[in-house]
Amino acid sequence: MTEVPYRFERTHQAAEVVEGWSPLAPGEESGVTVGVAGRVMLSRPQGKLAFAELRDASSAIQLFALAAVTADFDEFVRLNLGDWIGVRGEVVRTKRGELSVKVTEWELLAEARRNFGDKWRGVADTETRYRQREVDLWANEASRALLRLRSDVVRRMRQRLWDQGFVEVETPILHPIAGGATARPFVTHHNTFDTDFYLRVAPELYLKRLVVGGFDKVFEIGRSFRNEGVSPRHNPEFTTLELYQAYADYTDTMVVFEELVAGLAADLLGTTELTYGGRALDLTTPWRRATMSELVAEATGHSLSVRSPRAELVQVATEAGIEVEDGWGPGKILLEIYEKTTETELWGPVFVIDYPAEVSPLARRHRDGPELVERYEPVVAGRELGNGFTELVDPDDQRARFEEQAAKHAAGDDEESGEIDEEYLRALEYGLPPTSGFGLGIDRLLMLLGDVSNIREVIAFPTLRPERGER
RNA sequence: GGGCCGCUAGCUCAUCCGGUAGAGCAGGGGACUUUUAAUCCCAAGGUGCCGGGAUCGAGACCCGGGCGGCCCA
Repeated sequence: MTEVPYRFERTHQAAEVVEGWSPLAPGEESGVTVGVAGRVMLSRPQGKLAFAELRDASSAIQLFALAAVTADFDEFVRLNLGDWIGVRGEVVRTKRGELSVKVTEWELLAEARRNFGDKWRGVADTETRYRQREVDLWANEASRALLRLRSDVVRRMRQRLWDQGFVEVETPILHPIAGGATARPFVTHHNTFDTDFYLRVAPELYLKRLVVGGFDKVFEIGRSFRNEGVSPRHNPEFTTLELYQAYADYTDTMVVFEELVAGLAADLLGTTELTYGGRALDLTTPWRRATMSELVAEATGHSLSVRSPRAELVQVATEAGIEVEDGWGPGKILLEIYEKTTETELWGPVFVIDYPAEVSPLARRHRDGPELVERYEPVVAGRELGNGFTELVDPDDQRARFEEQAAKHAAGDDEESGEIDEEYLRALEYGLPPTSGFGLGIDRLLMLLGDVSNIREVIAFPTLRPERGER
């Protein structure tokens, strides 16, 4: 085994050298010695001198080695692409004008026993890129940029919310009942309690219990898990922001939502006028608000609502290619029509508002009528970016909604929870003040800001079917 | 779950109508005192994703399977 050092005294990142000595003229020597470290990405040995490109997390810098001044010159020339080295030397600019570190001493920090792909074309195979992200990141700048963008988005999101007086909290991921969203959960087992837990499908219910507990502006950024199919827009584990604000209704949190998203775009891209997939996307606030019924009418020409005759709803649904099931009420049918005919065509941004109560068990009934709820989904580029509502605060109505879900579960709908969350109902009985909240899909947001069409691009290690053995 | 596409050297890709696989880069050896994907010379490198079938002969055709991508559900 090659013996490598335990540490290296780095004095500068590559970017600091590039910025710090930009005025240096061709052929000029700075007289300053620096220590830099990173991976050797290119090598151009040329007899008694050699050039190499050293890349670190910040940037890249050329190394210039001379047999006359560089220690262990013969070994330096034999370095392989991908090897990590630490270098000490003077900052100079070569005759041909390339800013360089003229290597006097260097150490091998880690040997690359596998190579990092074609030095010009990188790694193109998508499977390799997702399975071996460590290789992809060295080979492809675009992949590095997306993960940096992710870090920046989350950092600035937190800062904006802290600045608005929201308290960041963490709630359980192991749930005795999978609540807060309609989705199939992952199941796991606790040995000493000898009981099953579900990985959370949403943090919603615990966050609202914190509002009951007196935290009137809270948010959580974290992972949720849904045991469902994967697609370019769905990863089984995904990251959301969920936020709740007391004394507010859905009109208030829509403003919080759009200002947050537009603000992040302005912070990180310098503009709210984006291009996504080659098409203009203007996130400038305020975003349009339109009811589901209005939008379905625009898309299909059919004026429908949850009060439309069932026969009419069924007819339109059938024409759209939807197989209507017996258990579906008018709200479910309308939602299916909306999702099939309207949502994917919406470029937005638009807040789709006023959903059927039937498909929204945690939202408060609309002040204009009980068959609707005060709920919104912000839709951008044909996809939901989140989901928010005026929260249901009445424990009796909440119990009735849970019982409806349980009835559907008993009738065979395994996406619905079959259990009544008594803990949550008990919390509501202590009194949840008027509250509104939303969830925002951070992976989806990253897709928009990063202009990529596959969610896996914005996740460091997306979920893949496990490999069998070493390749 | 269905349809289509892909899987060939470490990486990126070729291989025509079925005749036993080739290039660039990387890796190895050599030359070279200002390169910019350096250049030049030499040698080496293959479970053609896996399994089966038809054929004198398959990387290629047929069937089954695996993994991935896109579209649909």
